[in-house]
Amino acid sequence: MHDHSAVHDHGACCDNATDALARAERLCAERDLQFTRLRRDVLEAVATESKPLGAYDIAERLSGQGRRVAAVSVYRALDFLTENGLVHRIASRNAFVSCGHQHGDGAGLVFLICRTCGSIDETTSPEVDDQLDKTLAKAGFKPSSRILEVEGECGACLGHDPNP
Amino acid sequence: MHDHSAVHDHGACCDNATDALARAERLCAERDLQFTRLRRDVLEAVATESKPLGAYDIAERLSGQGRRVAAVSVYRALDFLTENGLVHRIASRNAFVSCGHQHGDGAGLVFLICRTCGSIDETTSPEVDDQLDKTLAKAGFKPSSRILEVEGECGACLGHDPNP
DNA sequence: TCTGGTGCTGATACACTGTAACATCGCATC
DNA sequence: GATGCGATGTTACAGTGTATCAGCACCAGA
Repeated sequence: MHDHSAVHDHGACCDNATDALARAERLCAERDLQFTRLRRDVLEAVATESKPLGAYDIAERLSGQGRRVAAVSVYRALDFLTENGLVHRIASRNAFVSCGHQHGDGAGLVFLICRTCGSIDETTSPEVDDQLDKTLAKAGFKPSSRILEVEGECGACLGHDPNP
Repeated sequence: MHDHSAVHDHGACCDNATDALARAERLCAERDLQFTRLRRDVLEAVATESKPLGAYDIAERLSGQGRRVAAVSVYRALDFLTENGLVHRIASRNAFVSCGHQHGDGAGLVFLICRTCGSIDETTSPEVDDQLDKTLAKAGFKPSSRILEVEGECGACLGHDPNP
């Protein structure tokens, strides 16, 4: 689980996971939703990893010692978690990451995917959103959702890279 | 791309296809690449359809009357076409559309995916790119490629819609 | 002409991703 | 207890994408 290899400092992973779980628990209580064991475990698996995980990766991690979690169950849990903004799907990777922010309902996210270390960071940019809205309005297009994923090299890897 | 005014006039799609084929032929001649029958047929299939096509859809269309085109061949042709900017992959749909622009090497595209009619339009927005570059610079991230796909309702469908 | 190399295609197999359909279980409510 | 509902388990299957090897056309060079 924790192969914290030099590059990416993830002492934060554990905090990340506990934060995410706490936030999920609170949110489910507010909305009167069930935060079941499976959903908890799936969220924990995703949150303890800075890289995006595939549904089958998650199923494999949760299986073992008498427990068998089928991929289809993982998909259902992921559907629940994404619908409630606790997990995001990375379309370009067919994989999932836990949400690191408490942003208002998943709008306007930008995902930064590092080619070198595979980690994913998540930011928002109101300026990009504004410009995008203008562009869409000019095209007569009414948006309902969007994905914006950037691949490249993250700051940490650039720092280690001899030839940036 | 052409202006899909009013309903969705598909007289224009044929022109779209012939345009795309002509452009491909020219580009391959310039770069000294082979524009083979399979590549031509795959591009034609994608270009005559305003909706995104899956690789298996394309394989099915090209097969028949003694010819059998396996999906793996289609994938190879699609790889070639996307590398040369003649076709774009829509990550959120696992599907492909032909490129409607002669933009400089596929940078900065925005895909507008209509939920109602399924068509895909393609635009560019230097303003969005500028803001995105600033955001990435602030985050210390060096981008090498990006995808930006917006789902919603296109102008044509909004025009028909009683409640826009 | 032969020979070897290169690039494209055909074909099979396989891994990965995602969904449909049905059975079961736990739990709350009546 | 009976009923209904949501979550999970299970199996099967469809869709997406890659690996690998073999054959074929074509060109360059001996």
